[in-house]
Amino acid sequence: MQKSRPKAITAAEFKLQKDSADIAPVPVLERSAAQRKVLDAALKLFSDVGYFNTSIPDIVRASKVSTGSIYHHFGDKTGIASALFEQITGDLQAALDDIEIAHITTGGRCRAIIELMFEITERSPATMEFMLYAKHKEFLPAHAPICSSAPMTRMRDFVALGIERGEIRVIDPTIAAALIYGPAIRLLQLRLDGIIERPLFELLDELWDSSWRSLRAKAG
Amino acid sequence: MQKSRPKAITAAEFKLQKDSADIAPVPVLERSAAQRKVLDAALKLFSDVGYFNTSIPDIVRASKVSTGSIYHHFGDKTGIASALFEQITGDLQAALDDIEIAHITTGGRCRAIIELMFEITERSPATMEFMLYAKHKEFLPAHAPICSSAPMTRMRDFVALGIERGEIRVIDPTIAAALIYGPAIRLLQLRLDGIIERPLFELLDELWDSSWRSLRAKAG
DNA sequence: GTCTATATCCAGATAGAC
DNA sequence: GTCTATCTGGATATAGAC
Repeated sequence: MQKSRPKAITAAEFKLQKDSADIAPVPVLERSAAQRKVLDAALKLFSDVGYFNTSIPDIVRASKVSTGSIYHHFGDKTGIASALFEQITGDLQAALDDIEIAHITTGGRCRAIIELMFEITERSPATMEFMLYAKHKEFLPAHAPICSSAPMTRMRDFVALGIERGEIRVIDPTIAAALIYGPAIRLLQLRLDGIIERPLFELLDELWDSSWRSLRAKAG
Repeated sequence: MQKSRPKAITAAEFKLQKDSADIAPVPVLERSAAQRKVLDAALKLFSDVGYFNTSIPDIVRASKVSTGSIYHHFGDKTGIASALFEQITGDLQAALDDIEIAHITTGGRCRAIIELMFEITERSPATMEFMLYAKHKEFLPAHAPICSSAPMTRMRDFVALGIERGEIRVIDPTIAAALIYGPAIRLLQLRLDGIIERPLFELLDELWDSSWRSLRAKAG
């Protein structure tokens, strides 16, 4: 079972890369070196074998941080998942802020969001897998479903605004959001599952043309 | 955390309902009463709290079948998940057969498939959840990823055929399939997560018009 | 804050009578 | 085929020195 998918980068690296582009970074979750080691190892393990197939001893081995330290920092095992969740959704929020500023049209924003999702998938599949498959009911009892998380509602809000503004034709906003993001999410799942072998970027233009064609108000 | 979603029917009932419409049913996985009780209980528990949060003693309590009998029939815990997987994908295959016969046009077939997915979601959310979230890596090691399962490839084949036939405009078949099924799957996930409160059927026409509009070759 | 050693519990799985 | 009683390993989590 060889994986021919791109080498994962860690959540920490993904965040770093983002920050380096910022002039005045938003107050960010500060993490000690040990905490980062644990989160990096955990993200990789959760992605490779799943949350429940990952034991604390596994994380101890992979992170080279002791059991005691892990419990000191994260309280319990779900604390690790929570910390990852907050890290990732926080980064995503920041990225959406950037997109909102950099693009004024709804079409531009939605396309940039899809590009962002593709980019995360290619650069850090483990991060995308965590977002897609983080089942609140199973190991994030303190959190709402990922579909109602801040970044997701934000994405829907962009679409709803586009309808108000008349950039998108009159249509149920929920359906519009599904038409915009649904195909992209589907492709990215197929990519993560190894069904698609090409980098997602190669599919972006054709995907976007078709998605947007069915929704834009007139010419756009 | 009140769930206002439709009452679940069991996989067994879903299959039964299907069979009752058949004249000459395909050879089907025969299951004893005890086996059905176990599978019904397990499907519900897996959906409610997740596979890993469900213990064998939980299933014993819910199914009123003893530990010994469960192991006798299913070998081990993954055997229960496997049996569910085969049951559900088998039923789905049969339903796709019916659709292939009942509809000749690609548009008709794809629309019927989406309708089927919506119907399963409404009638047996647990079944749909199992299909969507059954992570082969985590608890179905013997199975390929769900995306490459027979029903899923079949769905993509319908689309590819539509392109060959000239019913769908010339476009990458993978993208075409994502454009057709992606929005529907997205809506159904939102429904399962409680974000959408209306039955999916009410969204079908508007969804389909938009999806198909971006793909049909000319007028359709 | 970090570590090792250890306690406790309960999961998955088996044995063997009926 | 079904059941009860039981084994055993390894998981989460803690204690307490440094």
